[in-house]
Amino acid sequence: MQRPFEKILARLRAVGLRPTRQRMALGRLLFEGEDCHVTAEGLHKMAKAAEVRVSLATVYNTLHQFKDAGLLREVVVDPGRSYFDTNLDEHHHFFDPRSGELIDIPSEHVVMAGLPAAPEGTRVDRVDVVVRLTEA
Amino acid sequence: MQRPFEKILARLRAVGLRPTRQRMALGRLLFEGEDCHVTAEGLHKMAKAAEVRVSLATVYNTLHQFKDAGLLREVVVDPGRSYFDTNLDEHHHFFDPRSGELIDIPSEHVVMAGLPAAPEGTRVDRVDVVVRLTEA
DNA sequence: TTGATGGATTAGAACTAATCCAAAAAACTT
DNA sequence: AAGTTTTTTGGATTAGTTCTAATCCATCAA
Repeated sequence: MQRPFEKILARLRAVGLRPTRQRMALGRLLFEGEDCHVTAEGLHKMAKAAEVRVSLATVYNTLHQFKDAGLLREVVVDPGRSYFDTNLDEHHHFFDPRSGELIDIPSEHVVMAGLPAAPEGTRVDRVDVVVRLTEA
Repeated sequence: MQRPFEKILARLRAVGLRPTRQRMALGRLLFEGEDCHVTAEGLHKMAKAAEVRVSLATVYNTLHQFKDAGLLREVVVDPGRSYFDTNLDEHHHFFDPRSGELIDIPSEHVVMAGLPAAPEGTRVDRVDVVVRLTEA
């Protein structure tokens, strides 16, 4: 790609977020390359490794802004840390608590049926399936 | 029941936990009556309301010991708080983030199929399904 | 019983992930 | 470039949880 910033730039513009240096850099780390799962701490380390100077507070702000803008999904698997997922397709996860690693399960072939209706006054926001792994 | 302590006592003995005053009291709050979902903070308040003097540290210890002993299940729905569930049957949950309330979904009629095999070197510990609710 | 022993409880300190804050910097507008 | 608004930042703060070290108590042996 001749102008590697273009894609991220367009993405930020599309959701109405100013393309600041930090958001561009974090956006590139998140969205260039394969789908990925990150924690705030993890992304902060990635940024550091990539020689991008960003404060942890900004990493948190950015992750939440991206999530609110629909660029990321938050995945709850661990009481005590939040994971963010760049894969926006409907899908589920393997979670290995030993490594803290998340692995996507495409929902293509997964079938779920028989869930009861949502209680009065509520509707289903989404269904999260987490397959917890353990040793061997 | 003539001796309301007997049941809890037997339960603690069965898993090799000493029947201390605190464990007995918390056990009664958890296991007498309907299935329930509690947070550490919540159980601590329940204990206070029931005139049982227990420190928060002991509530945490006890919840984890009960979990490790298989008397409770931990449910991860909220980054930042742990819920414990007295219902040990295979089942799933509705979660309403507004109220923080968990509702059991008996897994009887829920069918799930098509999950891929666990990655090399791991096996499935369990499958958690959380149906996240939102406003009407 | 009584005393010894090792697990259990406690208050408070420490820790971790996350959020808040006020000041400084950067991005837009004109 | 000047002025306005948004963003970033480091440090302080918070919430939930775990740790620590002193004390307490359930159990067991005598």
